This record gives sequence, structure tokens and C-alpha cells, in this order.
Amino acid sequence: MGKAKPTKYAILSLLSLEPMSGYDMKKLIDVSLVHFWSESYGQLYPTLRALESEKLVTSRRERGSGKPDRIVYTITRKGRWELKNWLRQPADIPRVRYELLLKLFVGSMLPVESNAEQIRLQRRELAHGLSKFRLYRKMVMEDGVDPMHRVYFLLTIRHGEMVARARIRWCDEALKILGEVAKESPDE
Amino acid sequence: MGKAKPTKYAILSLLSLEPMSGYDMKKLIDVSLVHFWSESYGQLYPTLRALESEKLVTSRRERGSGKPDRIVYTITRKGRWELKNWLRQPADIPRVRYELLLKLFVGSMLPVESNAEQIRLQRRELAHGLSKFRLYRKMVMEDGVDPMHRVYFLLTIRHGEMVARARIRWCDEALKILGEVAKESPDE
DNA sequence: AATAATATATATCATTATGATATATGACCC
DNA sequence: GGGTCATATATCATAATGATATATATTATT
Repeated sequence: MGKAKPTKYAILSLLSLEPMSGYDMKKLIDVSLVHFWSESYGQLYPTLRALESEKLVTSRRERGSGKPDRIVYTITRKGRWELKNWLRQPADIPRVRYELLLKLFVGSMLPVESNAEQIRLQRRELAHGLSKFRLYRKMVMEDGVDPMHRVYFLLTIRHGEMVARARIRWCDEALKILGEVAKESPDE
Repeated sequence: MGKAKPTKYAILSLLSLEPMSGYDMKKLIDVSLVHFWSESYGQLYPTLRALESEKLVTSRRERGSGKPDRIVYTITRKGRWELKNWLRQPADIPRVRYELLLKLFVGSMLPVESNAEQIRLQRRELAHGLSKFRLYRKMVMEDGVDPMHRVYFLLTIRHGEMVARARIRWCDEALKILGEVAKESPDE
């Protein structure tokens, strides 16, 4: 039934903040929203054209002084209206594919140490991601961000932090458990 | 470069436990692994045929007494070998698309109460998911599960619990913050 | 006894998404 | 002069989803 079309609404969401190009969106997502969203160019550019033909956004070509030309998109009144409609629908539960846990699920095929190393790797990446949230906070607090938007942005950052911290705690717990298992049966 | 093909390895992982049909896999994932994995029939059945032509699995048709016929797949030695190879590669970081947080990111377009309601809905689903982990634990402890497999399965369950608890804590914190915001500016 | 709903089981397809690559411009550096 | 980096749009093969189709048998409802 209802096709979700998350990319469509992700684009409209970003354009509700300010006009920007597809390239801008990709950068913004990869730098500041990566803890809860992702988009690929292959989905971004075709969807932008589709949104324009739906009259949900307009575009203007900007001469790139030095850099290549940019196509800057602006959300229309109709676009804002459709975005609000979507915002009011219950958010659907994300399907997950957490490769590390799939590998651990059949971890007994490999030596304990191999699985422990996977967890250590994961822990390192989580700790690195965690350090970025401090930067995000600074960014949000700095310039003239709308105070209500600031509150909501901070909520997404807080979510990222809390989940990352929980995962790090899990890594530590898991490594401890695997350490004990290794002591009991060092051959496995 | 390296195509990940997670479905391929998810199938090999399940078959490393015991022979089963595509239907069995879908059920097993939806019931017991849903906190870290998902698959669709549209990906499962074609991939199973591809794996057979790669000689990583074999199949036999089982007459369904009453029920329709089933095609039961068994992993081959070559399949086990390829699975182990994949298990040794570092697990890649999952890209997320957490719709609730995208909606909150532009939450200032709607009244505070609308966003609070979204969070309350999410909290309910998280609490419901949390209650299932108790069942999983029982399942794992019951019958003759291999002790090492049990350890690893319990780790994935523990991860699900810890992340779900962290998210519930975030919901409560977020609702508190939005409550205060609503008091300060009840019009917004 | 007829009808509806549910569970089992495989299969296909349009739509959506990813990851990689192609193309092009100018800045900066050695 | 060559190499790399950042900017910017575009496309394509592959992968994944969600929906639907088909078929059989059991159980529940009217």
C-alpha cells in the first residue's frame, strides 16, 4: 500500500531549513545527520527532479564562480504542506541490519579471539563517533539557529550519544564475557 | 569495489545451524533475530537459487504432508568455508534511517504536542519490544542448544536490550524537555 | 455445510536504495 | 607539468523492499 518514499521527505525536510543543492544535502547529511540518516547521490538527484515536476520544489541554476554550476532548490508552499502532512503520520519502525551481531550469532564457528577482535574494532568506531557529538553541540549552539530548531536538533544529538554509549557499554560487557569463556575453554 | 551481499551471508549463517527452507529462514529472522536483522522473500528466494548454482548450498524437495511442498537447503563444505572467510572480515558500520529523528529534526514546523506524541508512540513500541527479550532468553536456555552458540545468541539479545533501554531513557528525557519547552512557550 | 480466516510455502515484480563510476571545473601544491 | 583535492551533477548495475499472486490444508465461524 502506502509507499513511504523517505528520500522525498528527507529532501523536503532539509529544504524547509533553507534552499540548497543536492550536493549540499549530501554534505549536510554525511556530516551532521549521519547518526540518524543517510542518502546516496543516486537517489538524491533523480528524486530532486521528480519533486520539481511535482511542484513541491523549484530550482534555479547558479553560475559557479570558479566552481562548477550549482542547481539550488527551494521548497514551495505545496511542498511545505506535504511535508507537514507526512510529519503528522506515525514514524515507522526502522528495519535493522547490524552485521556485527549477525557475525556474532554464528560466532561459534570461529575462535573466541576472532569475535573479541570484531567487538574491539566496533568499540573503537563507536568511541570515535561519540567524540563527534561534542562538535555537533558546538555547531548547534554557535550561530543564529532558530531556538526551537536548536531544541530538536539537540534531541537528535542526545539520542545518538545515548545509543552510542549503550553500545560501548555492551562491547565492554561482551568482551568480559568472552574473556571468561576463553579461560574456561581456551581451545575453542 | 567489494559487493557486500549481506543476504548471501545471512542465509549461509542460518544454514550453518541446520538445514531449512526459505520460509523457515524468514520466520526465524522475523521472530528471533528481528532486533538485529531483516530479510524479504523477494531477496531470499532468488538468492537461495543463486547460492545453489554457486554450489554453496544443496537443495532437496520435501513432500508436504498436508502442507505445500518445501525446498530444504543444506550448506556445503564450500559454503561453510566462504562463510568463515566472511566472518573474519571486519563488520561494516550499518547506515541508519531513523525516521522518528528525521521528523524531530524539523519538529519546529509542528506544535510541540505533535512531536511529544510521536515520542510517546515510539516509547510504547520500544517497551513492547523489550518484553520480547525475556521470551528469547527462555528459548535460548531451553532445549539442547550448543553451549557456545548459546553464549553468542545471548550476546545479541543483551545488545538488543541495552539499546532498547537506552532509547526508552532517551524518550523519557526528551518528553521532559519538550514538557518544559511547552510551559515556556505554550503557543508553539 | 458453506464460508472465512489463518498458516504454510514458493515466486515475481515495480519501486526504492546503494555504491561505484563517469564527467567536468578550478584551486592548490610540489 | 602533473597530482590531488573539493565542488557539482549524473547514471547504472546490483541489491532490497513491500506488495501481490498462487496454491494447499486446517481451523473457526455463521
